[in-house]
Amino acid sequence: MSIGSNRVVICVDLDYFYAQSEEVRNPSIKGKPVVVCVFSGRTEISGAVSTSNYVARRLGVRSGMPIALAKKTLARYPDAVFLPMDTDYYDSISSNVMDILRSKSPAFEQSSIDEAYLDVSNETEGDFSRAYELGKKIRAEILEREKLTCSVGIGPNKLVSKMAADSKKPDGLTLVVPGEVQPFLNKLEIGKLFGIGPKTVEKLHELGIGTVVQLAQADIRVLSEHFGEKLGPQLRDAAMGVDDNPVQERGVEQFSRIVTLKRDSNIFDFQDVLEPLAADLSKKLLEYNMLAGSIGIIAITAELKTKTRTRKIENSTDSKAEIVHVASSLFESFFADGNSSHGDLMVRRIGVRVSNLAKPTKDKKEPSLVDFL
DNA sequence: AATACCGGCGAGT
DNA sequence: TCATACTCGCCGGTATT
Repeated sequence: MSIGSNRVVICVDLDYFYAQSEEVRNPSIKGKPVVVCVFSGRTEISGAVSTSNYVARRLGVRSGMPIALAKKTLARYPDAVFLPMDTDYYDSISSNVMDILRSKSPAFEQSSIDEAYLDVSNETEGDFSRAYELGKKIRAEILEREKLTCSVGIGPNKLVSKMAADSKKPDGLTLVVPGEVQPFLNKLEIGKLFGIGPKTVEKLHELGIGTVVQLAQADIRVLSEHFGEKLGPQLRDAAMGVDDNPVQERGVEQFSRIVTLKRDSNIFDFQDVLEPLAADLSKKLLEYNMLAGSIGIIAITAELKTKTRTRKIENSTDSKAEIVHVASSLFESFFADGNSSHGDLMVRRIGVRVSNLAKPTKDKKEPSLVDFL
């Protein structure tokens, strides 16, 4: 049975996951700077760094950095390794690790490809030292079975366990018992709090809030006024380590596929670009046995601004043809009214999104096997 | 007045 | 200098009921 509301939550975060996976596949690159890249195909080296190992990080390579800049940064290191993303490979390793974690507690939540939470309140009978031992065991098992290191955090909820895991990386194991939550958080920079990024740090500073202590004591009405009825209180909760969200799998809400165009365009062959995107999304819907109730497009302009258009459709669908059709129509009107006011609307990246996902009802609706390759 | 929908934004991996 | 591919959640505006 559950132990009242005193929970014990473990957060497991695989270290520099893509790059470490590459090291597992090819151990000879260990010790060299390893940079996993998303090559956009515009030029030989255009694109961004997805992640890198700690050797590369120490030399200044960061996630999101242009590949060209990473190359420059590592110019003096001829042994540096630049690899393209291999998502299928990372997916399969991730799924092995998640199977290990799932076996530790029925209260399991995968929050990303390389992160998961476990509510082990029952397994440990609310005892944090037992959770610590379990954390050791989990780390040992992932290392033995997949040759991967991870960082583990343990706390009274997801929020604290996550920040505990973040506090010692890579290969860390951090325990924050309830009585230590506030002292633990108080030592952090405000921008290290989960959910508080650069923009929020900036806004908080304008309000005279620069530390975790100040945020924890801030007037909730002031926060709500400036950040909204939900985000305001949430910010203060983050500073106090308060989080009541249960550890449980959340259903998928949307899928999207996006690509970078060879060059910025305001006119392109819709069919050509949209087809493969829609095909992937259709396949994914089939895979998950879901139907999309809304279809949308994403356009990232030459100025790197994101624009979206969404349309709710009458009958939920997983059909590639319908996704292409609706996306085409949305792009047409997007370019039509986007251009009317001022100048050309140049687009750099385009994407398609399906959302409003639902499991198909057992109504007789002809399955679109036609779309299955 | 409440709910639905949409587009923008911020954050995270 | 260049600047990926996703996913999720919230906000405010507007439309619908």
